Amino acid sequence: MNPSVKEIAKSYEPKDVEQKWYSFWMENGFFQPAGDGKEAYSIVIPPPNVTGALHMGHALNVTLQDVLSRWKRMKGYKVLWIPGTDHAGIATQNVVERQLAIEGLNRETLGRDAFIERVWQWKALNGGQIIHQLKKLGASCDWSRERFTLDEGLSKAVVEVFVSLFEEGLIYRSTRLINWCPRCSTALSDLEVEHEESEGKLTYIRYPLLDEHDYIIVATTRPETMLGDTAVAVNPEDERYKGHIGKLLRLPLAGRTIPIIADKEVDPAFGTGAVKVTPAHDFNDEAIAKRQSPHLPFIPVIGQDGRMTANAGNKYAGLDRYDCRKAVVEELKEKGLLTKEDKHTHSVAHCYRCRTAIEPLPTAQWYVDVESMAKDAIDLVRGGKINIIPDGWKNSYFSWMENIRDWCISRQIWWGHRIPVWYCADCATDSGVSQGHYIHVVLLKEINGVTDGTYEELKAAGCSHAEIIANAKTLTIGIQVRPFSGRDELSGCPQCGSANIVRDPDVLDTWFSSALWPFSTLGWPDSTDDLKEVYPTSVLVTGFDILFFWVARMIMMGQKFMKDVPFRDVYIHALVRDETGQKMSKSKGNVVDPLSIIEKYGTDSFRFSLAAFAAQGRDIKFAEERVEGYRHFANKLWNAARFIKLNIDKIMPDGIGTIDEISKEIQTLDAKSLTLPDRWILVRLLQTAEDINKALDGYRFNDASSAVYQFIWHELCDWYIELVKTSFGRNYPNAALTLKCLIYVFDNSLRLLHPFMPFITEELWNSFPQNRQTISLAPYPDAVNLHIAPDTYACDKMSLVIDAISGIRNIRGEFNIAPSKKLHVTIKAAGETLRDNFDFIVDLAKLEALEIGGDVEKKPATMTSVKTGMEIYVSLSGLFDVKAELQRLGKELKKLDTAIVDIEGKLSNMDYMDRAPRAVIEKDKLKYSELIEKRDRIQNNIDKIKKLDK
RNA sequence: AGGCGCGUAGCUCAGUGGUUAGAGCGCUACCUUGACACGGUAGAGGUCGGGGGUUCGAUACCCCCCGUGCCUACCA
Repeated sequence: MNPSVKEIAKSYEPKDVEQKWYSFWMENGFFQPAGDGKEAYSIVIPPPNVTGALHMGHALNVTLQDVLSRWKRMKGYKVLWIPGTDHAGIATQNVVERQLAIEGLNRETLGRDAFIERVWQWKALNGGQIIHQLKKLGASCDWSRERFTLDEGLSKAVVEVFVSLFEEGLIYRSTRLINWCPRCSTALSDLEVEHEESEGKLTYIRYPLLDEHDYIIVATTRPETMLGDTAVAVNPEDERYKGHIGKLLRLPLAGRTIPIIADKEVDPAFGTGAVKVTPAHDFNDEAIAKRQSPHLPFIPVIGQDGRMTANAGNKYAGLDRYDCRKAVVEELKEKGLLTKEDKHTHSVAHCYRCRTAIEPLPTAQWYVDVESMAKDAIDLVRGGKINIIPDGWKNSYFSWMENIRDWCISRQIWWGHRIPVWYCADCATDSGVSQGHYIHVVLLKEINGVTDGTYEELKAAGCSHAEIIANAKTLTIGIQVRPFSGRDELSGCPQCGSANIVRDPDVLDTWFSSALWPFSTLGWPDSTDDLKEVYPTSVLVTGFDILFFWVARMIMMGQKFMKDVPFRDVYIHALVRDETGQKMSKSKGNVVDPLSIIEKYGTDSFRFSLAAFAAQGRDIKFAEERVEGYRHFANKLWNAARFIKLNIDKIMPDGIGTIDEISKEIQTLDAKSLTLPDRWILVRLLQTAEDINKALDGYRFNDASSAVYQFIWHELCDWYIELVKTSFGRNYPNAALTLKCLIYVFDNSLRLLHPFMPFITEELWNSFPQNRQTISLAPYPDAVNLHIAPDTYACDKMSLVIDAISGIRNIRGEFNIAPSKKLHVTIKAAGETLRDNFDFIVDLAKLEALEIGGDVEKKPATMTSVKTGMEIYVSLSGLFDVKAELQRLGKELKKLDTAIVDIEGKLSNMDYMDRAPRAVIEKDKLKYSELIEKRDRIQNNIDKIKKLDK
């Protein structure tokens, strides 16, 4: 038994090795950046939601980043891959509120501080799940730098950015329509709503004119909003209504008097050409209202809870908006004002977190003025400071950025970064009114006989400032109230010094903190070594679904605050869909759980599949059979290692030294001391390494993975290992050298594969006597460090040998001759190559006798294979079938003829000869003569058979 | 409505202005050969969605059509 090589099992069992090596990597800190002075390579992970569980999208995303990180680490870069999670404001709050509901509690009864405490508890208990799952994938992140968007440091960055932008006037407060989710009870940004086609009705309603016996019919998809109508608009060019403009209508049900107005955006072709205008509940109508002079009034009839307000009238107040719709339609029918209802599909906005239909509501919110930042961000991509790969996504990026609207960043929830803004209740507004008059408070409980009212009113009722603040369930700050922003907690009004200040109750959009991720994770706003060394990061790997949500905003914030891009490359990968191309979703029930795939096939096979699927610019249809295929690949590799070990024991039982020694020997020896297959496989290794490096350089993960697969299975295993059996079995004098060559190639194959399949490669690599601790820090093979000459001579000669073997196998296969039947073969070929490699041909083609010569003759009852530079005759006395053989050769002849006709057509075309490049013509001429020659030889053989075997 | 992408072997997908158009899986035949049946050898299978155009030459470039998927949008 060889003392230096470990025994291994017959087939690969992932579970036995994965946990072991991951712990080993972690314990030794291999994932922490090392090597001062080396070029840095850095990635920040797109932080998954802390509430998240690993899904296919994460798995793909993380696998690709890990492939890059491991590859660069092996290439000698100082790699830093920063992991972390984001606090996912709405999602997390929803999760905890659901938990509270089970206990019969809600966040209001708990109070703000206690609720937040509760969320932190939840996070401590459950927030580690996704991180644990990333580790299962083998992610080589530097876990010692794991970050969370609500960490102290990151929060400091958020405050700094908010206050700077506020001071610069780029963050402002404004009242306008926003997307409101009645279920989550918060504002949402434009990006956080999803539009869905849905089947609705277009309801036609008669609005009578005030002073005439006439009416106008309007069409609407939301009849309930008519209670808030403040006008009916028509197109000024519309002949039907021109005479009505300026007249007054009696709004049905509400009884209000509203005008008929003109607005050029009204489409005369839609509905009746007359639009009811509800400025408080429709973005279009808001725009119409604001184009009028004076502006049309806003009458909100739906409240933040999705129920009708007092403005809707006694009959409807308190009704849910959808119940109200039914009731309104009912009443209109009764009154004969509903003229018809048509089926109508239209797109409805939904909350991306809870799928509830969005209600546009006028509220005061905080906005970021993004115009100038967006302009810079466009220039950075246009000027090539940031590469988006594949670059088809640039267009989406540009079109979004060019039409960007100000970003609503305030959210009416508790879990998140609280807006660093305070308001003084005692100062006066510009019009001299006490600001406290505009601060409305709803109390948790009755105090001094009141439950809600303005700050002033509560004060008048005898409530103290401290009581008001401590018991406030909701605080609504009027737009008239002057905001003060501060990096530190304010204790008094900066203007009047009053201690009666209230903090803005809202928190920031989670994406606000995510936008800072590339530098907040590195310690900003402090000036840290990490920032100096690692910013800008090298690449951002992400899915296109968050190109706007996140990537665009990171670019804006990075440029604004770091005066430099956050990353040089953005690699946008596909979405993982199910086998039929459907988006995976829980509601469809077609979700494939990555962990169950890992359980079944092992992490390496899963990762390899994802990399192999990751062709640029196309979605991934996830097919489990592919994973199974790559598990077979892992097993193949495993068994190649077993083969090598068995032969080490046989050929070099006293030890092989170390891999470094073997490598040095192979790299420095004279090629002439090697067999032809040895020389050939070394060149193929070199070419494969070059292909893989090139592919990874261009983020072509599928090309890289297929190159390594192809090489290991179809060249190393199918050919080289079969060939070395000859050297070993026949005890060639240089068998030991061949073995070392095999070990060298295998060692480098493991390295090439390691970024894709980290576990099995580490396991196998360590079963050889290595000079290093881990393959993850072994140099990645490339043209420089392999020290292999581009031996084209060996490649040419080897293809002759392969042709000879394939030719014989082909005949054997087509006639179903069992491998156990040894054949007699004659090869007519000039030159020494085949003779020099006689044994290889005999063994791989399974021959009993082989004769090679430049002038050997074809014997009767032999099958023929015509190859470039040789003719192969296989003796098959007894089994030989003249008819079958003539048929086979005839088929071959026909195939050649087709090709010849094709090429003849080209060569006889004067236009082609005139205009095609010389090199192409030369190539065709050469091909032509080869085809002709081959055809003649086949014809010749057919003639011989006819003569000899008649 | 606008924009983007896709349509290549039974399935999932690569690919390129000149190749006899490729891979994996599946299929067929033969093979329990001493690394591996999670294997080996051989094979069948494609007028590259349809129609025009550019070109000496198109699966590839342009236009139209059909099918399909996605993104964006203030379709009352």
